[in-house]
Amino acid sequence: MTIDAVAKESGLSKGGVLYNYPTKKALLSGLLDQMLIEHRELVGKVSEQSPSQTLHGHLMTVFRSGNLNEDLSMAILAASASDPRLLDPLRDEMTSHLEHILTETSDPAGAMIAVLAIQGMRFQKLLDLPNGGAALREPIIERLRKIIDELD
Amino acid sequence: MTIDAVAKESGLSKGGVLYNYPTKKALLSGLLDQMLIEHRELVGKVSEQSPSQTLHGHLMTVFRSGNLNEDLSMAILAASASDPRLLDPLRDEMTSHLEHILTETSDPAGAMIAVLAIQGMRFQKLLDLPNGGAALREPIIERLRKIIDELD
DNA sequence: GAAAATTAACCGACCGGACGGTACAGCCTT
DNA sequence: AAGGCTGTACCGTCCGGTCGGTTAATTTTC
Repeated sequence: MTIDAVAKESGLSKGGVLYNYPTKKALLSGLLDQMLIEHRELVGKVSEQSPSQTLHGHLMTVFRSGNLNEDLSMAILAASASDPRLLDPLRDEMTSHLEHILTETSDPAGAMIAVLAIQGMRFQKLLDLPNGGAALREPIIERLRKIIDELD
Repeated sequence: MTIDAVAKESGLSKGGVLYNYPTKKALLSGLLDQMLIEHRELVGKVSEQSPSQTLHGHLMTVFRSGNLNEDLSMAILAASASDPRLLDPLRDEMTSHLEHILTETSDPAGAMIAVLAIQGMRFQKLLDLPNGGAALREPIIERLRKIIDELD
């Protein structure tokens, strides 16, 4: 994504955007921060939740998050190819979530598999990878729920 | 990455690269094809395998992917942000694998979760996302193996 | 309290470098 | 001779970033 495109979409001029974010890196970083804040609200306060509650939150957000953010996600993903540190805030967030989940659960390996499956679903959606068909959607969610419920 | 970079890395000149691949799109597409071929060799012939055999193959390739170039994967991922159809060959490959797995297994939902977890691991590695620590590595693989073995 | 000065927020024309692609004159192997 | 490649030079476009305004608010000065 170009700065011009962001400017147009935000109703500002290019100069205005660059006034608020001095470089494009800063701009993308800011947009990622915004996404993380929104995501945090959807998942809830992890520190007050059991692993299963947190994972249920993550599972739901995969389906609730409309296609609004997908272009932005792809843009950030693309940018991270040339600047890996751009994803550091995301990594930090994930690390703390993961740490919390793994210390609270009775089955770390099982929890990790649930985390990985949810991660897989995120990228499946983002990249429009094959998903096994709509008929499998509910059974998969149901099964994942069952796995998650056994983790506390 | 740039055509110049590919030329330098491949030992060809820029002219030589553009002689073989007339456009950059064609170049990236060709590189993806090459990766898919290598990957196919690692996984084995899906059509002759049971779902669990195929999934074991996929699981192993995730860890052997030192062979597969991560920078190239990121470059293709980045390029797919502006040209989603670039990933079509990958999607086709995955679709046929998935179809084969789902029609042969006795537990489609379970198989799908295994597929998703493996996919999650791929991106975890590719993007250097948190993985729960080295101590969890083996237990996770072991658990995934167990899940996969129950799918036939 | 009006005029003047300063600051904040923003605009948009412009610049320069990067990069995809072209053109073409050779060179080397078959 | 021909196909495959090298090397160089070049073109056009795209895009990040700069910079000199402009406008409105806020503060300072008299």
